[in-house]
Amino acid sequence: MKTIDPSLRDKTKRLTQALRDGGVRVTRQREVLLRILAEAEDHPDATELHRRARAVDDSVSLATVYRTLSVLEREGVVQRHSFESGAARFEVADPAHHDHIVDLDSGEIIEFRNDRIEELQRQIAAEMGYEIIHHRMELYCKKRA
Amino acid sequence: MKTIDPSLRDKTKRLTQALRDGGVRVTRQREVLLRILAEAEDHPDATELHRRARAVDDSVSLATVYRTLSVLEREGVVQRHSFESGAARFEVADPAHHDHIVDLDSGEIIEFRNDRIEELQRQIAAEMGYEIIHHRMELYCKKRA
DNA sequence: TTGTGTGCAAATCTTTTGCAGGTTG
DNA sequence: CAACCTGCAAAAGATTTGCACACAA
Repeated sequence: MKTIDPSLRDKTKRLTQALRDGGVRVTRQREVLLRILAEAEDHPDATELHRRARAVDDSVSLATVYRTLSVLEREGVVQRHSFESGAARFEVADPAHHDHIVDLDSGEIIEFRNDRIEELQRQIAAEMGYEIIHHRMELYCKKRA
Repeated sequence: MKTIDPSLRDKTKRLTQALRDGGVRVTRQREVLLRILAEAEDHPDATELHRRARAVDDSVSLATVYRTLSVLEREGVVQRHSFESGAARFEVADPAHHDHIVDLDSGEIIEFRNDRIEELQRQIAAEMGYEIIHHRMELYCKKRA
């Protein structure tokens, strides 16, 4: 049987509150999606989120999934990733930015963070007269023999 | 009037040769596309390349542009970039890898390279048991006030 | 109540593909 | 000549949108 993870409940609550604070209505469909996003440990795309959402409430439409994801992105609750191929994938926004390693064989996505690189990036942009609004770095890798 | 840039002719020739070496036929349409890619100083998408190609030879179809770009990518002649939104953009493959700064206001794309970051990336991947096959790094920026 | 949100289906946009005919090597 | 390419149009995949109805605040 499945135990309820209390930290998961908190996480969902925090996301819900972020929406209310943004003056956005928290509908039944959005609650479902927030919960699913909160408990996701991978980087699902819209279709996959739709599949998971319907398992909880089969009235959720794919259009709503897309519309909700746009709202959540605008509210800073989720992050959209466009990897090299296929549909966009989503994850709950991490207050501490991180980058991704994509395992080319398994498709698995691994998160990492390196402050040295972050700092170098800022330096490079600054030297060219720019300020970084956001950035992405993806390492497409294979396991070493 | 327009002068013919000799280095441009050489560049086109080099690309054409790369195709022949790969056992790929160099058709009229492919020649046109290679020349357009060689003289491009920006990062055009397939539709834009199609527009430019038709200005030279209006029989070139969009399907051929896409098919040719796939061949050129496979032959290592061009690189495909999927930036955050919109269609894929292409540029002649740079033997020395580089990354991109995307100016969020103008849409302009600026290239840069930093060996220190490249090295750190390799280290990070190695620590996690991975070998980098290829990677991408994009800094989405605004000009500093 | 009232402005938002939703489901459905159709539209859009990008990219791919089947097929019949054309061209390169 | 044979294998490879091309144009055209249709298909496919992802995402957006118009509309009439439903619902959160």
